[in-house]
Amino acid sequence: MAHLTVSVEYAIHCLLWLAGSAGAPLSSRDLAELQGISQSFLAKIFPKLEKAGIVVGSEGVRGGYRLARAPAEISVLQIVDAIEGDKPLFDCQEIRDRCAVFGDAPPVWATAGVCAIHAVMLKAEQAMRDELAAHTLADLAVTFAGKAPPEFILQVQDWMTERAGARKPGRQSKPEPPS
Amino acid sequence: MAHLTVSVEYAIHCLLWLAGSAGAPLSSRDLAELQGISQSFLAKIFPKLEKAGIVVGSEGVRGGYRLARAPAEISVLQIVDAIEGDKPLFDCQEIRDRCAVFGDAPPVWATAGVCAIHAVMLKAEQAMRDELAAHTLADLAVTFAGKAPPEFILQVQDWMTERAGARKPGRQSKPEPPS
DNA sequence: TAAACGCGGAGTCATATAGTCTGCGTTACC
DNA sequence: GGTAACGCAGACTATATGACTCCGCGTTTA
Ligand code: FES
Ligand code: FES
Repeated sequence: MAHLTVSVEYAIHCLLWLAGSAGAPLSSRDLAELQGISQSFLAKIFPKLEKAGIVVGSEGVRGGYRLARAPAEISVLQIVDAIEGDKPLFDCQEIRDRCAVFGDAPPVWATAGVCAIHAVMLKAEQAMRDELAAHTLADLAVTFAGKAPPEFILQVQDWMTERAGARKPGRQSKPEPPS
Repeated sequence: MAHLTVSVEYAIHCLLWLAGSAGAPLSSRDLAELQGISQSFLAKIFPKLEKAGIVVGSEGVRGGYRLARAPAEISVLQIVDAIEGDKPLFDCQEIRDRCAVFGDAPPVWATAGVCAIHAVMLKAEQAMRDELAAHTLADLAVTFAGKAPPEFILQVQDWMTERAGARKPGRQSKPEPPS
């Protein structure tokens, strides 16, 4: 949990779409284009969420990702941990036992337990984690639903189905060779 | 406050020495050697603490740094802010208004206020900052004094005075040309 | 006057982030 | 049964930042 990167922002926004998708799998490429972010990069994020057991992927042409459990059972902390790994907020270098008066053999009282400074940092990190654990995807979904007008949901659904249906006619890489 | 770097660890450990020094200025080079860390690097840290008003520096041959106020008036948060600057834990890229269904003109309801995800991160950061603000240098000094035996304090004082006195005779860069 | 200080800027080296570009195996649909 | 849409994995690049180092200047004290 060193620094919350953009991957976390991408991941949570995507998971909110999945939460609103009612179990229907959404492809990572569609999610990327819908939100105007990089397809390649988002494709590197979802495997992390899958390994953490937050989403399940289905292969094949109509595949994609869906939530592995109810949104109320997915906390923000779980998502952050899945993306960032277990990097601590503060990594102590144990400089306390490098004191010059110790010479080469620091006494036991100097190295016993955690350094008091380190302990403060651990408490701060824990406070942050507690706050992240207190919010779930369901909470966020409610807030989002309160802001967006109902017509917006329909527009997005239209966009998704149109995009899914558009794969049959033309619509490969190049959108339209003009005239 | 992106990621708590080693500079923070160095800074707080040094400030604890200053807190125990009873107003006598200590040079950054002595503090570095006492703790077995880089002199050059520590010399880049102290100006930040000085600009933040945590410590005051005195120039000249017997100069050094001392605390600008009582240890009980210096919180860990102030030190961290002095070192790390105001980098946020999470920097929102505002991807919410890049949604494809908006086209080029995102509606006002989409961009009003803070994103719900961002809000959670801000609360988490605030929880961390509150925890850091709840601890002062004085608290840490008490914990340290409780661990170290009284003789250790004297040993360090001896080390400091010996080091200050040793500048007159030999003792330049090379410690001793052997025999 | 020289050595011990603080102060500031430039430069180095390693790592991490953000992002790209392949290719491979699977699956649905015509 | 072929093709295109999927997930999945790995190699690759570029930029930023962290952790230093080096050098030189102004000040002060012995
Ligand atoms: S030794 Fe790492 S914080 Fe004290
Ligand atoms: S737009 Fe940045 S967190 Fe939602």
